[in-house]
Order: sequence, then C-alpha cells, then structure tokens
Amino acid sequence: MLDITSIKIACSECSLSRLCLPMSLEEQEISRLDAVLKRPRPLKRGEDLFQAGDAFHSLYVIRAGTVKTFTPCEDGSEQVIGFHLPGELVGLDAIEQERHMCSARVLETSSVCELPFDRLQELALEIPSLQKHFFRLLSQELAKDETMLLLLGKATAEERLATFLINVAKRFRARGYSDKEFNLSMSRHDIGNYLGLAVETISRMFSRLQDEGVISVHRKNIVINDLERLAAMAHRSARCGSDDE
Amino acid sequence: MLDITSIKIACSECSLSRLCLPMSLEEQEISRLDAVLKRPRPLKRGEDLFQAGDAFHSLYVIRAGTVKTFTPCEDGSEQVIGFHLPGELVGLDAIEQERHMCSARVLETSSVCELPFDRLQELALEIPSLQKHFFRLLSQELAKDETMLLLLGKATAEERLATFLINVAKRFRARGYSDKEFNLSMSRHDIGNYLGLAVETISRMFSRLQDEGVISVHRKNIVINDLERLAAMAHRSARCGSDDE
DNA sequence: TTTGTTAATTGACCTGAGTCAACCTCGGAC
DNA sequence: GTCCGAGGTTGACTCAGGTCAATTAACAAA
Repeated sequence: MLDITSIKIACSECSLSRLCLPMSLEEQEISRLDAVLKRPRPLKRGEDLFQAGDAFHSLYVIRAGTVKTFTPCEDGSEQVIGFHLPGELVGLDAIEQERHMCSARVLETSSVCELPFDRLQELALEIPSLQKHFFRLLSQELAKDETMLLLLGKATAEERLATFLINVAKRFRARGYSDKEFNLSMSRHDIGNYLGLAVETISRMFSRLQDEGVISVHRKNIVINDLERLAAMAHRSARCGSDDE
Repeated sequence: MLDITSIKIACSECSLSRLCLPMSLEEQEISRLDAVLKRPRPLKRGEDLFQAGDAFHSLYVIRAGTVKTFTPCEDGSEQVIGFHLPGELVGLDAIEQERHMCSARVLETSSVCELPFDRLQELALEIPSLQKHFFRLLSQELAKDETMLLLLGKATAEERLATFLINVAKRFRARGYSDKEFNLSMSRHDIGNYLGLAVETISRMFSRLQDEGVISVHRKNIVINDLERLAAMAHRSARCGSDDE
C-alpha cells in the first residue's frame, strides 16, 4: 500500500518548478519556500479544493491533473472562470476579500500543493525575487482575464473555440506533452460555459472543424491537423501582438 | 496664469487617500510613498496615458477625470477593458510583460499621479502593509474581471446595461457624488464595446429603461428613478453573494 | 448665423447562436 | 450479456441582438 506522506518532492526537485517558480532563487531561498508549502494532497474527480465563500487561507498549485474554477450565479447556474493545469496557481482572486470568490473543482484525479498565504507574504518581504514573482503572477492573471474579456466581447463561436483549442495546445506543449493530440479533461458543457456558448454550439463547432479537416475529434480526444488554419480562425479577433507564452 | 507645478498635494492631504491608500500607514511611511510619487500631470480629452505595447515603468492613479483602458485587436477594432475613476489604478496588467497590454485614454480633462513601479516594489519590501495593499489591489482587480467575465458570458443586453449603471452609481457614491444622478463621461460606443453590445443596442436599452420609468436619460445625463427595479434587472445573472463595495 | 462633423436614436431586416426535442454512444452496474 | 444514465450529437425552429440605413441632435468652427 502506498504511503501518501511519502510522496514528498521538494520544490527544488519538482519537475514543475520551471513553471511554478520561474525566477532566480538561491538554493537556500527555495528551501524556505519549501518549508512553508504543504505537501500534495490527492483529490478525486468531482472533489472541491475550496468553494466560493470559503475563508481564504492558502493558494494552491496544481501538481497533477486539471482543476476548473467557477462562480455560482444568483440563478443557480455557474460561470466557469478557467481551467488550470499543472504548475498553475488557483485562489489568487481571494486575497482581497479574504474569502474565495469562486469554487475550484477537480476534473480528474489531481494533486495540489497548498501555500499558506500569510507565510508566503512574510517570505515575500524577505525574498525580493519572490515578491516580484508574485506581483508578476497576479499581473499575468489580469492580462489573461483581459484576453478572455476580448474573446467574450467580440469573438464568434468559431473564433472562441479555435482560440480555446490553441490555448490548450500551447499549455500542453509548455508541459512537455504533444500540442497536436491531447485529451480534454473537461466536458463540452464546461467548455461551452467557459466560452459563453451553449453545449450544442460547442458540439456543432467541433463537427464543423472536423468536417473542414482542421481537427479530428473523437470523444475527448482532439487531434489538430491544420494548426495554420486553426490559428487563422482564432486570430481574427485576437489581441494585437499577443504571441503569448 | 496657473503654475502647474504648484498643484502639489501630498498623499497625506489628498482627498483620495481613503480610496487610493485604504490601509494603515504611519505618517512617516506615507511620506516615503509620497517621495516616490510623481506629481499630477494634467491631460486633455483624447490624450493617451500610455499605449498598448509601450514599455512599462509606472502605474498611474487617477486623481481627477475618467480614463478608459482598451486593447487593440488584430482587425483594427478595439476592446474596452474598463473605465477608471479618481482613486483607481491603471497599468497593473503590464507588470509581468514589462510592457503595457492595453492603451489608456483620457475621456475628459483629467489628472493622474505617476508611481514608478521599481521604486514602489522596493518600498513594498520595506513597508509590509504596502506590500499587502498591492497584493490585495491586484487580487481585487482579478475579482472585478471575473465578474465581468460572468456578465459577458451569460447576461442579456438589459442585464448588462443595468449592471453597468448600478456599478457606475456605486462608484460615484463612493466618491461622494450622487448615485441617483450623474453624467456618463464615455460615449455610447464605448459603453457598447465594453459590454460586448452594438451601439444601437445600448441606445435601444436606454430608451427601453426610460420608457419603463426606471431611469431618465438625456444625452450623457442619467437619473436613476427606480434603483430597486434596476437592481432586480441586474441581479438575475449576478455573481452569487456579491454585495460589492 | 450657417455649416460641417460626430454622436445618438430609431426602424427594418437579417442572422448567429440559443432552445427544444429526438437520438445516439459510450461505460458502468448488475 | 442487457440495462441504464450521463454526456454528446444533430435537426428544426426561434429570437435577441447585429447590421444597415435614414434621421435627428449637439456643438464647434467659420
């Protein structure tokens, strides 16, 4: 039987540190961060990392798996805010109100590292590059949201889905996976919700892109056949001069 | 003739400090921040504070007037990201890339304080409450954007405009102005762009709300006659448990 | 005052995406 | 195996909001 507590990997040895801590930290500084960090907690599909309204204590880094964040609406429905892959942080929007603004739900078996925010803040005072890293991280998140505002404000269904697929592909590549073929861990329903479209529209667009030969779709499996053409579809309403990544 | 350099008001005496620096700073700490800050620069309608792509050096606090931020799109159009009133910061999305992601244009005669970010960052290492303030500020900005994502993803034209009007009213009240009657400094075109709607739709919705007696519209002047009803329109697709403010 | 220009309104019409409903297809549970 | 239920697809129809075009209002320049 596997002892969960044994799955302790120091930040310095974590394969994600390039994504999670892309900054110059001294060996000794990493250890200090490491000491603050609580070890990965394994979570099963459907479990919540936290829920909207919960008191805020920690940020979470995804170590493995996928997490979706979403806000519940007055009418009982929800709005998906984002999908988060390994190396990405969730909970940043909770700092100000000191309670979570959105819920975070695990889409497949995942594990996350917990970063108590108070400790992090203290550490950031002592390690300038850590402070800088967090300012940048928050700023980056803002820039991402703005790109999303543009997408929801202007783009057609086709542009939205094309942009989404390209974005997912890029993030897979950045993690060392294929950007030509991958499995989407989220449902059509979640994709639609995220992109401000009905499930049926997502389904139709997948079919259309497949009919045009741009992608091949089989259930959750996506193959990108013609990245050029997909990019052309996405770029028509894209942010000026955004090469991303 | 007015000497512009004479319009120097220390942060400690600025009427906006409650909005701009809502935190406990020692007298001496405020002076240090004050020393870093460059004095208000007056700007005329149509002038740009900065443009998308410009190198990032400073954040700006609006002291008077209104500023809109927007990103240029590939197709030559633009997406309005936000409207900024006195006491609000612009440029936060530029920290990561070290260049501005959006342009900031003045909608009416305005003045802004410039905060060189490097100096600010140094200061934040020495003044814990300042660091905390900036983390919170960035987080708050994220939460705002998420609320906007919800609006663009789900809300109808009526819900969008109602939400917008209530939001503007709240911000006017927070600044000591009437929340029942005010002048919108932005054009219908900008409002439409911001809300992901056509100008004509904005116009039609204004007319509809007026016909229903909820508001009175004359050019840029708005009078809210029935806040209850306006709030009801807005709340149908609102974020759960968001009293804002 | 007239004139030019830009913003705003209104109407007629069109269309992209939502809605509703039927059906299909996996992948368990038994 | 077969049954079941959730997720996904497809078609037919509807409608909110976009587009296009004409008209009006506000205001600055001459």
